[in-house]
Amino acid sequence: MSVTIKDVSKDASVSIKTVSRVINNEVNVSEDTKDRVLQSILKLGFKPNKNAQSLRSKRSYMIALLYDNPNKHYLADIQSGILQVCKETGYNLVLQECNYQNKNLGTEIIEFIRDFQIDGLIVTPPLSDMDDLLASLDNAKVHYSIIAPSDKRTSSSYVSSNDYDATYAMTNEIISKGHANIGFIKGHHKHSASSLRYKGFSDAVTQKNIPINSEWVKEGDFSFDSGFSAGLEILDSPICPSVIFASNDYMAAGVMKAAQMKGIKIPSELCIIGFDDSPIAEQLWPSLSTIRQPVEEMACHAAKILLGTVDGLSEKTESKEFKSELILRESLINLSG
Amino acid sequence: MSVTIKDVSKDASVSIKTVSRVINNEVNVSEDTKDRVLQSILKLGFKPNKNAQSLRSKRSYMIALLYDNPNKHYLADIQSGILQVCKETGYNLVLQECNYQNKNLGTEIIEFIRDFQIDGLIVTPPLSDMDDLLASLDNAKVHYSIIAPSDKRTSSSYVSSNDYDATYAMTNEIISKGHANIGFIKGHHKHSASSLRYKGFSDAVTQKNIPINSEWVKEGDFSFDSGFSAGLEILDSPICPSVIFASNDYMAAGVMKAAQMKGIKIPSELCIIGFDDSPIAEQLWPSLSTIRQPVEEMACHAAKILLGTVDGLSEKTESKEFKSELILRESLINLSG
DNA sequence: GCTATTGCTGATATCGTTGTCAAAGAACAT
DNA sequence: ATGTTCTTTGACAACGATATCAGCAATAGC
Repeated sequence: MSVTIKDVSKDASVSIKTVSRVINNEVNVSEDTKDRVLQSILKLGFKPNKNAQSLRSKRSYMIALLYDNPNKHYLADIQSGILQVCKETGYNLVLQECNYQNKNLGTEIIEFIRDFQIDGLIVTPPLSDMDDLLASLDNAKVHYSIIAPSDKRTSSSYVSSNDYDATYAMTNEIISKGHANIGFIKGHHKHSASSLRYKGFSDAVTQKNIPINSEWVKEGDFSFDSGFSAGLEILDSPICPSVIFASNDYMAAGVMKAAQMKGIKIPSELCIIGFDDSPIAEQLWPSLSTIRQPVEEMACHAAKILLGTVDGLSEKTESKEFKSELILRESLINLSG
Repeated sequence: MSVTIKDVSKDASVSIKTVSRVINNEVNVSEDTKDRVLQSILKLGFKPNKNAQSLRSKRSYMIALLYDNPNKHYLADIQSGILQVCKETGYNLVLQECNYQNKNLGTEIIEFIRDFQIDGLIVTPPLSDMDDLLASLDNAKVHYSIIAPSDKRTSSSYVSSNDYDATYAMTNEIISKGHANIGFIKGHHKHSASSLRYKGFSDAVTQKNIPINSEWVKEGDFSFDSGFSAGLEILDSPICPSVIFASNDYMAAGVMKAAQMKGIKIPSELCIIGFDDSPIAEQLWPSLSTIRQPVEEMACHAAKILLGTVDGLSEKTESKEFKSELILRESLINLSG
């Protein structure tokens, strides 16, 4: 069958404990024996049995991704980021889809962790916005790192994006192109990113003494459909804005469809801005100006942070805030006339 | 600490073996003792330790998803389908991203399975098209079920879509609307779906005695960009087709952008058809006529099949072919004039 | 009435690791 | 020479389940 620690110990003429010491990089093993053991391991192709390790050491070498996010591209980027780190470190990723409205979420997750001895969690928005959830995780002494907008730094291990700065900068870009009539579509109110993105926008216009027309500000839920209906409403106003800034690309795509159905020409009659730089941003015509956050990189970093706290072997990694990047495409032009 | 089988056995005044029998639904336990044990389990909140079970029984209660697919929506749908089944059965899903060009793929996967004692695999296209990979899995007696187009039934456990029937039916739909000048963009040649989709198209037109204009047939790779350039090429022809049928929605979106950039009106001057019914199909304007495959349902079924072969407890599930559905939207209209 | 079969149960070994603890020898201090 | 500490090592228990096999009734067969 498969090679066990026992076989290695025989081959290297040491006790199984010593082999275990070598595997786990423990101190107080002489260079000599260590080499001999490593040679035997290589020679026999020994790989420690993860289940036996887990059983005895109460570690599973598995981390879980907690998510409740309809945005599949976002999720996919998060996953690839984490998987990169997992591959390097020999950990495995388990998916755990959650429902943020579930009252027992905290309890269920803790149970899940106990069940499978999950070593740590990566928590993504909007779950990372739920303070009570994070509190129960803290309480149960669960290791986790969160990916969240920048106001969520209650936790010691976080990776954050600066959504406020991003919309603030983009709004200034819009204003610099001569626009003063700007609509805005907010995201789902349960996401802390929504209010940050709106605040970045409203601070920027206010500082330039541009009034906010409340008819042009709508609340969506990050879905295409909500953007579409918000777009229709705004474009039904007696006076239309020259720009609509949506809190994500899907809603921006909805606005674009609404405008096109009404025969409004983009970008000459209406400019549209999104957020996230989803693939669709480039695929629409005209292509969407938007904001890119390095999601995959952020996930990668979150995984490193987590493994740094979980695993004595991995090196410690610091929490970090990532910068966003403005992506200017066809859908935003200088105000004509 | 946590409750073990020993605690239950004490509480129910039986041996640990009997508790184990009850947990595993073995025969030859009297109703009486079974009830008593179940009561104790409930009372103490006992949950078997997965690692101990795995260690002893060589089963991990984990299945892995093998994928190498750039289409994130597809992947996300597959994942949710599998996760549904996992949730019901107490299994867990581990992700394994592969590179289909990797020469050692088979070996690496088998090693991964041994390492983590993975109970079974779900293999998705294009990996499910790699006969040598499937052969090595068979050889290593790995349990797996595949999701694949309908010509891949070498394996005993499969879930298939009928890509041929789907494009055949859609092509007839196009022809019935009066079109005779039809362009086609093939998918990535490594996907068996590509040739099936093309064959469905070409058989349908040939049967109606409509010639295929080779200038209007291009090969893409399922990406937006490849659709965009194929679209540009076709639309540069001296005579343009009245319909372009792309092998997936991303390429169709590329064609749409190409047409719009050239000022060609959709659908009045050019109809566009996609495949997959990705979210983008509905979000484009005009919205895309396409073909929907019940991907999530298929994944769900694939997971059931797999667990049926892996797990004595789960009921056996049969391989199945799923039907596709034509989705007719704005981008296809009757040929005017 | 005696043996064979069947149904139910438990003692104990086992899976492949890590943890505990003690022992042996080297190094150093007294 | 003796005691103390440090380094290196191994014997054996333990993690929490399942597997083996034997035992003991109860029933069936002759």
